[in-house]
Amino acid sequence: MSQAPGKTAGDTRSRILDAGERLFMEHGFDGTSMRMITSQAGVNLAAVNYHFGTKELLIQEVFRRRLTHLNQSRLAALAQLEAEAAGSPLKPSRIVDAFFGTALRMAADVEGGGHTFMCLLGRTYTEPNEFVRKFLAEEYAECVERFLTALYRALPEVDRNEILWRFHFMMGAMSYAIAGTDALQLVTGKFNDENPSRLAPRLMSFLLGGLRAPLAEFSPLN
Amino acid sequence: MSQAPGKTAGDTRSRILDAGERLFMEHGFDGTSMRMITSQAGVNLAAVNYHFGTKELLIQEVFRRRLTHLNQSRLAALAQLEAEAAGSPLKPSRIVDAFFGTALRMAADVEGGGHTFMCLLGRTYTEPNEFVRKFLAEEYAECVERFLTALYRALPEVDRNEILWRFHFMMGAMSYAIAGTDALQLVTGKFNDENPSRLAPRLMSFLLGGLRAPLAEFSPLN
DNA sequence: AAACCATTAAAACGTTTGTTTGAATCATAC
DNA sequence: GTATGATTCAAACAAACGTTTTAATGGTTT
Repeated sequence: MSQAPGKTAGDTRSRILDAGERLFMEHGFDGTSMRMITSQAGVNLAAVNYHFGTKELLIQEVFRRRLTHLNQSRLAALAQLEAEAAGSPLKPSRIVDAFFGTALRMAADVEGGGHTFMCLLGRTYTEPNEFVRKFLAEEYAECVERFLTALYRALPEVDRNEILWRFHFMMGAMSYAIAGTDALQLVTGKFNDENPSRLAPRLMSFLLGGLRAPLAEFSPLN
Repeated sequence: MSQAPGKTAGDTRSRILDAGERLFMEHGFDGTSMRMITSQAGVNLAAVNYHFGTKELLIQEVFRRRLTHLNQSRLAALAQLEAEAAGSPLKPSRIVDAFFGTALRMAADVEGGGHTFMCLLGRTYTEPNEFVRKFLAEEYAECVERFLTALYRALPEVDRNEILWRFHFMMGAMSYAIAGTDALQLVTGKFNDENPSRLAPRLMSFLLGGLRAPLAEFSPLN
């Protein structure tokens, strides 16, 4: 519908990947059928199996196509931080920005498909399908370990379990902020009152506030 | 498997609801079939349609069974806060506890099924299925509005959009903390080094830190 | 022109899906 | 005991699922 009906500039493979990315984001893995994908991509039904083998291998390729690049960008940002610091300890806020800010900048790219992909990724963190989760964990392993190590060094006085938990909380807040169509979004009218580009600074200040919160307080003042 | 094979104490309806709750949590809505539910519940295949009509009405009842009670508890906690305050402004931390703490206490009830349900609920916030989302939004509408109003009053100097966003972020962090099987959980070995009951204080301090974070900072110190 | 390989096309494969049917079974009321 | 209404049961339904098959097409190389 978006391309010329006959021959297309982009080849069949990338058209399938684009259609799959969008449909998996909208309807989930089990909720998206092969026929939905091929009809949206404007290709024959058998094309998915021909080019990717199975439905599982297709979604695997949908993720790998962008996730590899995202995590490389994150690691590059962290490496640059470490190079600039030249041995002196890193600011936690810089580490957080290297990880979450990089993802948010990808999510800000609407036309290039980065936004769609980040929505898909955020939803997939709670995706029940076990095969998808295992694949994601492998793809993330190195990057997460490097960032955790950096945070441990930047905050030597904080218990490592606490850092781990707060990283977990930050992942949730970000995924949700991008992908979540939750009660709030539906009840209050989908945040249409503001420029969506303001999400990044809002979220970053929230994340840093949570990261720096005093430990183990429960019934505090304020 | 858990009950006597023949006649059961709990009636068919509740056995189906319990099985559905667990399976929807584990495999999602589209990933759970009627046959999975009925065989796990130990009832005939036609029992679901007989007692609930359709699969969609079943999951609707799975949610309503517990969600109504959860939101009533939240509203009751808020009402008690307002009664105790007797006109004076409420502490934001108390409001946050009335909303998120109540949910966390439900999630701590493992044997009664509260934990399973909270996992299901957290995952459903990013559930693509549109029908499920619409139902959840209606079920949540009143409770969310009441709590937002309370937060607006408690923080009159803060921009309301900012409060709305931070409520959104807090929802994400909590849902994720309970339901998320993300990269972290899989990479680092599922947080098995600590008593899971410590989740609540950890999360509450993180949420309050984020809520109180200075506004619109982006490249701050620390 | 002929041969070759990669790609596309239409059709069918066997399963599984949610749902419905009609008879069998049960408890209770008459 | 017999009738009644609710529930359970085995069986079947059409539709949709992921995948495979076989032939047709297109471009490139001999």
